[in-house]
Amino acid sequence: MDTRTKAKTIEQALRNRGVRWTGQRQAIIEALVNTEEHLTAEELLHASRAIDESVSAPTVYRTLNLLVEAGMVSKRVFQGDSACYELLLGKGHHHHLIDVESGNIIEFTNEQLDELLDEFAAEKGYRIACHKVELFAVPINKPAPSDKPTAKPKKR
Amino acid sequence: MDTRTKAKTIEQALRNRGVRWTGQRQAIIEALVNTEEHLTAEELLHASRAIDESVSAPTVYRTLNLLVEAGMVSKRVFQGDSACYELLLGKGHHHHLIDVESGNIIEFTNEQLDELLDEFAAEKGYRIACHKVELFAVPINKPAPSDKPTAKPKKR
DNA sequence: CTTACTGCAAATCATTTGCATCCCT
DNA sequence: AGGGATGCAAATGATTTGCAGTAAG
Repeated sequence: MDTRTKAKTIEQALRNRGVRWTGQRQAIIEALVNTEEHLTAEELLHASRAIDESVSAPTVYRTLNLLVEAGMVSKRVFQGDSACYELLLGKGHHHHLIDVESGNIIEFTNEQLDELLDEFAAEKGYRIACHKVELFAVPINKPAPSDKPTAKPKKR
Repeated sequence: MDTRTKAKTIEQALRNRGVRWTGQRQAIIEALVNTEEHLTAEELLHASRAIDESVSAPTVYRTLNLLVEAGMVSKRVFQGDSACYELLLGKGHHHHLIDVESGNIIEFTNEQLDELLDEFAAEKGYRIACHKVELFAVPINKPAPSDKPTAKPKKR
């Protein structure tokens, strides 16, 4: 699915939910589909403004919230500060492996893993509505720099 | 390990890191070890004040941060707002199953799961430093209330 | 004694909200 | 038209920080 199609799909989905299609939303969606995964609200704001000067932060947040509610975007909150948003359109369920050294986020899927989790939950008497797996990892060439394995993107 | 021992262990660990042992920290640690998992900074503040009136919010945060840095407490940020802290002392690695209906958090371990993840990461050329698995699930008696599976503890 | 620790009040910062105006439909 | 959407400015709310006083070692 190319970016144009994605944008149109999102537009339709939102219109169907009864929201109005404005120039700002158009710009925000364009910026969103043209971006490679995982951006913060502020990054999206900048990108959107490059398309339409008039986009404001509240509108970005409001639109992002709409998208999250519509299930087209996922919101994730890491330690530290701002939330990261990710366009889900067209991608299946997946997990994240965060390269602690570079900060890169690698997406992956693993059926075996999903099955294992479903089975486990079933045993406990639950049905999984949504699950999240995050691996914080280091490349296996260098021997881990020191002792603190946990990612610490102290930004605030 | 009983709560007294836990408290002493934490005290020693922190002293070894060269921090001074104050009445407030004593109260905060006592409150912490006497609590059943997963509390917010504010909850800990209340509990601490029940022991020592003079404990203030900044001190709770400062102490909590010390504990996190020392690796004795984990901090987790869910969607929404305040972070949740969890005493790790004496418990092994574990994951969480969050009951979406009741908000209860059930801890579990699963070796098979951990192995699977380690193997997977190795294949990708990574060594896992720390991983996090969160299952948002609903009890399998009632048929899920509606359509939105994602936990929405809208508090803000 | 020295200087880390504390409480208080003020500062931060991401995100939200009130409101008057604007413009999709 | 009519009501949702927008920008602006102000509000929120968790967490942090500056500072002067206090107390641990």
